[in-house]
Amino acid sequence: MTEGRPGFELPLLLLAGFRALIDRLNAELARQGHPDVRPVYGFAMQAIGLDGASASEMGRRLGVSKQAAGKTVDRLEELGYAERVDDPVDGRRKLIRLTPRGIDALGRSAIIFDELRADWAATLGVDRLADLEDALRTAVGSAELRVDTVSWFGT
Amino acid sequence: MTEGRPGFELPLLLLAGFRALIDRLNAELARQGHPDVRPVYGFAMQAIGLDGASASEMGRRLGVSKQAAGKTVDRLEELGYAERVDDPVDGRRKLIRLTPRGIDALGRSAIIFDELRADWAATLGVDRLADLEDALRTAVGSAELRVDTVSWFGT
DNA sequence: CCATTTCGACAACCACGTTGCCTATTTTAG
DNA sequence: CTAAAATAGGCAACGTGGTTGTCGAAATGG
Repeated sequence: MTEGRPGFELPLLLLAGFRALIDRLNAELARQGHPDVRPVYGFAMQAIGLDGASASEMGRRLGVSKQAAGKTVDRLEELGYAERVDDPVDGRRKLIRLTPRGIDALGRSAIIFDELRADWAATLGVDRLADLEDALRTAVGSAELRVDTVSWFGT
Repeated sequence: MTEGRPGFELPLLLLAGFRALIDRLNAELARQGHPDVRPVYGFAMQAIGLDGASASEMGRRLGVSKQAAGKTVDRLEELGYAERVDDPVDGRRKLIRLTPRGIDALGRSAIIFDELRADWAATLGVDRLADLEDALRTAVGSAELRVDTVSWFGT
């Protein structure tokens, strides 16, 4: 404990890094024709995936209730990013699928994330960034990369 | 772009690190007699500080409207962490001050954050953690350490 | 065949943010 | 010194994203 650095900066730096990336992602997505995609929707689309998913399944993946997932799907549907289809096998289920527009947004997100990471690599150096990632992986340990952040933060 | 690592992991790692720290902070605070402190309240108390602040000032510091800050103060008041006092100098203002309980929570938070950072240092090595912090500082650049994360995320 | 589980939807509610508007007060200009 | 502008804080209405509880319909397992 002979260190001079205060502990409270560490979480703020992590949060600032996260925010910086997501802000730039959304700015770039907006520029590329997706002005309505909010961070939450990005995570939700990720949870749907290219294979589609049911609302209950989405809820489990996002760590929220199926009702909350259903509401998010409502929004995605309004925005034209997802659609509900009756499941031919299971009469209770509605399969949620990404529309071509949703798939486009998801694909662009992946590319933009790669570009942002490349920016960081250019700024920090490839090795240093890789070590940063490794260090984080070590520090967070087995903690899953959960995504139910909104509710977690507020509640 | 010859790197194999996908870009989307970087934000998730940063978020997971942040979550891990805040979750442990709140668990420890709960154990030490502050079960009601939510992440949001911790940031809000930080914004009040030991010298107190007005609601408008809080809003500016947190990056939210003065009304939103006022609502948060309502909660902190209910929980006994803050109080409103008439400003003797400016009849419009109400000075928001931390109660002894609020100061206690804030002090414990600082200690816990230091302990958590020490844990990371023990896991990663002191130099590696310091480099992680430096790298993040470099990468986020002048981006302020804003704290209006709930609204930012959702909106 | 019936009991249990699961799915999706609806309703009521809560937390936290927003804008717009209002009054009281302070500050600033003329 | 006074009139105008800026600021503080509170109120109302609303949006969004959660939560539980309930329900009917459809699957599933004895």
